[in-house]
Amino acid sequence: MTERAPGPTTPKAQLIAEDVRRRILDREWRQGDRIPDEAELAVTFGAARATVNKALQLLADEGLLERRRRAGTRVAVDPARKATFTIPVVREQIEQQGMAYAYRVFGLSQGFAPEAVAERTGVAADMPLLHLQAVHYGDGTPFQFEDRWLNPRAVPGMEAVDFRQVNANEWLVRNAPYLRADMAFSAESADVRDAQLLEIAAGTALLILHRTTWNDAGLITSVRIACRPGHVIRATP
Amino acid sequence: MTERAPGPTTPKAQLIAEDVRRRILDREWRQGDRIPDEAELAVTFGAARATVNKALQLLADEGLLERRRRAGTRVAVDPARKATFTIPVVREQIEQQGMAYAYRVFGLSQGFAPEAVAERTGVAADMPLLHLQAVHYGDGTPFQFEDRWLNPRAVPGMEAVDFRQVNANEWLVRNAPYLRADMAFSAESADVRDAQLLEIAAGTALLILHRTTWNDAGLITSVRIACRPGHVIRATP
DNA sequence: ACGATAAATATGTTTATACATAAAAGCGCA
DNA sequence: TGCGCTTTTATGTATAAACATATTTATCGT
Repeated sequence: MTERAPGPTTPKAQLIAEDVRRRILDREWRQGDRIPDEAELAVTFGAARATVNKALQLLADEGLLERRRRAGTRVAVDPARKATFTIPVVREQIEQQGMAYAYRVFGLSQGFAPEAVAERTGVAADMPLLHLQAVHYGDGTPFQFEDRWLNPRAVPGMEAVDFRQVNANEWLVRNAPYLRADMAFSAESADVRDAQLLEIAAGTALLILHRTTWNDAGLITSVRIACRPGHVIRATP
Repeated sequence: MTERAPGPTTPKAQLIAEDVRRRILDREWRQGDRIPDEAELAVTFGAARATVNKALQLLADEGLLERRRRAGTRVAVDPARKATFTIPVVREQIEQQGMAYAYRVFGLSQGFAPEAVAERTGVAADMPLLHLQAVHYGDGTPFQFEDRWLNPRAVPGMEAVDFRQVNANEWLVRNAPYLRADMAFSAESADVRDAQLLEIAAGTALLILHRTTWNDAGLITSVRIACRPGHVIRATP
């Protein structure tokens, strides 16, 4: 390996991946080019084919390489630019910034999902759901307003939980593993209720996050989160 | 989640991963529980330890399991909820919806980055950059307004490109592999310029995407993308 | 009890080998 | 030329074996 190791104990497969990445950045291998096959690279790097395979799979998962059986491995022409971000537990996010966390429920009722929610979640219109509206505060300032629909039948024990006392976000994270999830970002102008609960002027631009999760029993929860003005969500590739 | 249907040609490692996932969803193994070690699971599933290892690594990458040497594998108490999305090439995104794509440059000049951009990108204040403002249209309607700063020295050949003719987004995707990237979402009210170029009322809530890429030569480009009102960005876990 | 040290152990990684499989390349025949 | 078949080949996957490494657990000396 002709390579500066980030650490003395970096796995070989990662070193190989870094070397390949460098060659692509240096334009030794250019977009669309076919790179040497695994057997050749194994000789080049003094490694087993399995190790090279692991390294190349890594880069393919990142979108930097495209691999096809028999056809070989190519540098992606149009690298699918993937970014991942982790959905934080709100309380941790707030406390991490050194602020005091608080949570207040503004509404908790049983009812049926409005059409928009029913469509998004796929629940029947006559399925009784829990409707929860709550605000998360950092140092007394509104941080997020969440408008959530919950399906008490999806998770055993949920019916017994009092979401006035217990933070829904955290209870779900701990107790409701999901099979499928959906997430979307958008922007909306604050309506009257948003404005009131976030203590801002109506019409302010808000970052809106919609998140829905399902398990084998169907819908678990669907939530609309309105972030306080100026909030930024970061992602890393 | 790269889920394939369980079938005859599904790799064994994925079948094992699915089985483990199912056991977690069925609460056979609950949040925080330690699950059997690789050797045991190998016997259970009739596979080699390496295969079980691959399956468990997959689930750990997803955030469903937590693994530590010697300490064993546990079901994550607080599964880091990761979501990934791919940054699309705008033209493809528009054409995929069956709309006619158009691109128009509203400004192209040389200059120095304003403070906000310099701070975000880490370029020196006296580094000459290219400033490009352009709008992407779908069927004649503004789709995105991009306000972009480019570093002509980062990529050989960039100086010769006429970004009045060539779509910057696409040229970069094809010619400028990056080493590091940063991305952020936020919401802003449309200012006068946004409003004019997107042909909307000032003050409308806009979804804003900031994206910066670097390679070993430093900054490649930093762009602020203002999406047309109502635009939704979807992510999948 | 306590702290240092040694043993045990679960995961992490690499290797060699084998076979599976998709797709390109070659070939024969109309 | 074009179609269908066979061969070749690069990647995909699984396996057993071995060693590395981080921790926990056990042990011993004080």
